[in-house]
Amino acid sequence: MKPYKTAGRERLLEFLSRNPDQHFTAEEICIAVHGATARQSSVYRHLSELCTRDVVRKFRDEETAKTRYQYVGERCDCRNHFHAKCLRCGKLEHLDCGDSVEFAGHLLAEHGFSVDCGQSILYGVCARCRAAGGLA
Amino acid sequence: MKPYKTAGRERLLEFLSRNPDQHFTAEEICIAVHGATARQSSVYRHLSELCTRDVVRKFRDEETAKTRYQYVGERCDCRNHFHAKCLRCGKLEHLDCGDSVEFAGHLLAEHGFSVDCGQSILYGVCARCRAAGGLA
DNA sequence: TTGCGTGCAAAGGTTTTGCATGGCA
DNA sequence: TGCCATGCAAAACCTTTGCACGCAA
Repeated sequence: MKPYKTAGRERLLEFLSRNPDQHFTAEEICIAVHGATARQSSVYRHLSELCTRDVVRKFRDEETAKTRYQYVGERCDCRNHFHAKCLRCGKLEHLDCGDSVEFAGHLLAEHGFSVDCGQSILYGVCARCRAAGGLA
Repeated sequence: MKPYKTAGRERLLEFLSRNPDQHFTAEEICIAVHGATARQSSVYRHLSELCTRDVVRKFRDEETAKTRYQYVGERCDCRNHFHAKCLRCGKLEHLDCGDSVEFAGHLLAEHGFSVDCGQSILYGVCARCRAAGGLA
């Protein structure tokens, strides 16, 4: 089942890839791609397909009990580094640095815990939001 | 609104606190505390109240699209260390060690990212499951 | 022409809420 | 006596699915 190149699919992918630092609810994506709340089914279908390809990632927003989707793209092998997600602006940083690897090694050596970086997300406040918003 | 000491509430709390290494769905808790699937509303009400007190934590199980609840208790200040959750058995480890603090410091110094340890969960496979299950 | 994509509506499943009753303090 | 807890049912909510039609290849 190879995906066809259709207008709806293109618009969705273009919208998400143009905002890789942000995450959106299904509803927001519907509105952005079309102009309405309707036509959800196609959007959901695209999103789940893109998630299985690891082009898009799902995040759970416990505040609103909604799933949020974010573009990740083919750029990286996300299984080998941690991710830091900003609780204020939603920005996702790929911590592709040595210390990630080192910390993962520590977890394995000291705690016997084999961490799956790809699924492990560190939540906090990013540099820009700290500068802008005060505290934390 | 201080909670009364009622039989239902006591049973729920006792069940969860007796199994701090495990996580349960609302349905499982209903069955364990009562003998049926019914009486959900009280269970949900207790759980959300306990979550706001940080006695219990919620986890999202993407596989089943259900929320799972796990006892954390008053024992610790979970804001100051990371948590490692086993994807196989559900065990939650509190990584209350120096390296957690060190890694958090690195994130702040090198990436400007102020991590909220309490919300950051590292997923992987724990020592026991690695020994038992092979791979990973 | 084949078969995936789309849209609408309806279903599915979990969680929340309203309301009357019961129990703790 | 006052207020919270409980149970049931219904609602709310997000997400998935069925089906007929449309469109890409």
